[in-house]
Amino acid sequence: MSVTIYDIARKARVGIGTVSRVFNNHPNVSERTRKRVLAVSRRLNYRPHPVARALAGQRSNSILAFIPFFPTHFFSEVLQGVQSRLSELDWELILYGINHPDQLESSIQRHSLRSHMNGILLFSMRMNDKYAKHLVSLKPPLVLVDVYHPLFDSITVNNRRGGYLATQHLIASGHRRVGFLNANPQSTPARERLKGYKDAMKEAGLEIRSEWIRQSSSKELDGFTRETGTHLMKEFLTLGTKRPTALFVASDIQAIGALQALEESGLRCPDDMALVGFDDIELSRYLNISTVRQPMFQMGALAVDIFHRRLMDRKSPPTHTQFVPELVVRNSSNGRSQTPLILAAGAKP
Amino acid sequence: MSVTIYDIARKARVGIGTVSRVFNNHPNVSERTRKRVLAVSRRLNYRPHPVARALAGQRSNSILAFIPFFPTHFFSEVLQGVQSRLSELDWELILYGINHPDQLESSIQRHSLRSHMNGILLFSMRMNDKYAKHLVSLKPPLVLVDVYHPLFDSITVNNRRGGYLATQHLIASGHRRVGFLNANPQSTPARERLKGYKDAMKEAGLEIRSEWIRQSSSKELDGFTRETGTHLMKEFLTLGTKRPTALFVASDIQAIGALQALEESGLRCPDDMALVGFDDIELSRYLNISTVRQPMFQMGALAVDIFHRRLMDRKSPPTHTQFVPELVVRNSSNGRSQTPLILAAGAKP
DNA sequence: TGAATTTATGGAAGCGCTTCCAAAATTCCC
DNA sequence: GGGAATTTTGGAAGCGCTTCCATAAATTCA
Repeated sequence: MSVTIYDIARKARVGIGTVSRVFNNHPNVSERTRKRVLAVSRRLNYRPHPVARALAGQRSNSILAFIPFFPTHFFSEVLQGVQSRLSELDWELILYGINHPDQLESSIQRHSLRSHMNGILLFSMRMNDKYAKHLVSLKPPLVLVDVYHPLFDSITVNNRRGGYLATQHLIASGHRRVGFLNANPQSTPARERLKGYKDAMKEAGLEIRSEWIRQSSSKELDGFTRETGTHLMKEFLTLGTKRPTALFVASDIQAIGALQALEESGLRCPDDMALVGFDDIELSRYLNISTVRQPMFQMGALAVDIFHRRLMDRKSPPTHTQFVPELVVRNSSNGRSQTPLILAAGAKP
Repeated sequence: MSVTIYDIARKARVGIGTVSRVFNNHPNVSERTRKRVLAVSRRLNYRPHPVARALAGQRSNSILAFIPFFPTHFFSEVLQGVQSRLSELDWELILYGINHPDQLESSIQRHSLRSHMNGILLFSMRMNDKYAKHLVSLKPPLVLVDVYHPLFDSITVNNRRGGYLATQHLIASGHRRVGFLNANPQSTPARERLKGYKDAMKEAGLEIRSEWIRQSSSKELDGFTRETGTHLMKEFLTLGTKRPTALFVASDIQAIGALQALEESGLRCPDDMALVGFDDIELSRYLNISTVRQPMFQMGALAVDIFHRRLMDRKSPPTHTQFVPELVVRNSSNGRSQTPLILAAGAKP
């Protein structure tokens, strides 16, 4: 039916071992035979069968990605980065969407032990320590993106730096009473962003008041949701005139929720309350929310590279790469704009 | 190392053929042996090796999805539907992002002929006829989502109906001068939506004026872009007071572009110009744009089912399933709202 | 009850490759 | 030039399964 290694071997008058060596870039093949084999292969349009390769070689050319299946811009952009590097390496991406964090373990269990995949990419999902230890003993190369765990290679943005940048920008814009609307501090990024906030406040010699820091205790997405934004903003508003005049918000999606709370109270952004979010999701562009941008594409691409490196060298200790985030100033933190930034009433999907 | 079919056969005191039959739900296995084999398998935590299965069985449990890699909400939601059905079937999704339509053919070429996949899911990308014929001769089951081609199974939304619903809604809201801001009529959905627009106009006995229909000739994404929305809206505005008072816009993203054009001209929506978009992307919720919603999740899930059916029966003629879209009324078409719907100036990323 | 069916079972062959070992060809060195 | 060292080559074995054929066990029927 389809052309196999035997066909090539026969036509090229070599053994199958030689053909195999050619396609695996094995050094010990003379230039003459290599040329001949490649010529015949091209003529017959031969490509080694990846499934057979995987079975015989105890490895495959595929890599499993587990991502939380919330349709956010963040993931599609990161995945673009992953894809782009992957296709250069001629690898395949097998995608698993995880709808609930609890599914993660069973899903990894079910899939990674089967299909001889090269390894795993894990996005944005925390692992409990016990499972992490179990997993590390299983030894598949595993790269974490947007989460940190000491046992594995990981890539994150420098959240502390991002928090610092956002807060510092608000201070530089003239605000003295700058607060922080956080997600659930259980999440490492949330904690790091808080640190960045404090760094900037201290540096500017401003008082850090506990009532200006509001954190979520929501389990859902670690509190990185619109609802927590609305909720916590309302808490801020109960402070009346003693409330902050500017807020660093731990994520854009929360900033949107916060905007809605403002809107409902008849307050305006940035006049009554300036905001800076985090992530730079697509919505922020359209709603003109100032934010801290993560280099998502690059993070995805780097994940593949680190993965690749790890494949070669299983021994060396885990690495942790941090990208430097970038401040994007838009209207929500910039009083100079005359145009009010608002959401139409009824925008409560 | 890992437990194989031989281990199970030995422990269960049966032949490997029997174990294989059990795992393939072959009918000719007695209930007693089946139970015994399953018990042993569970005890040893055995699962058939998918790669070996694929090699021996000339088929696999994976399905290739080619999607355009524009980070839109549409795809992540459709993919969720795909995933959810796929995991029930215990299949794998191999994802290929296509950045440019021209890559499609080579990408399918490269990947589908290799890896014995079950077949292909293709999203939103038109194929030229020549390639379609070539592909159909290759016989992998192929399901199209959001595109139509007579040679393959396909799933789309009823675009004509959607266009009708949107236009009818505007008419029912009291508008007489209703226009249509289209994408590139090369695209089938664009043409169908136009038909729906005309249906509704005719039904209402309203005049269909050619200057109230503006179409894009952009190749990029078939004109379903923000830019064409802005551009065509400006054309409408040159009509001065003879312009339509309401517009059905072929997609939400174009509606956003159109809004920006309105904003720049100091006009307001819906007071000066009512709009209804198409798609119900996430942004529309936040910007309060009335729209026609496609049941994305369901389309994804159904794609897998149709695929599955096709796997059983390669012979029967291609099917074309249409989902009925749903009108979502928000502020952009609804004058009753007091709150202006606007984008802050400078929202031109 | 015994032959004729039908159903259940064992295991060899084969899927297309990698890898290893032994053998052949080439190169090197005195 | 000839033996040792090195490079190149062929192909058997094996990866873990499915499938098929032959055979064994169970069932049916007269």
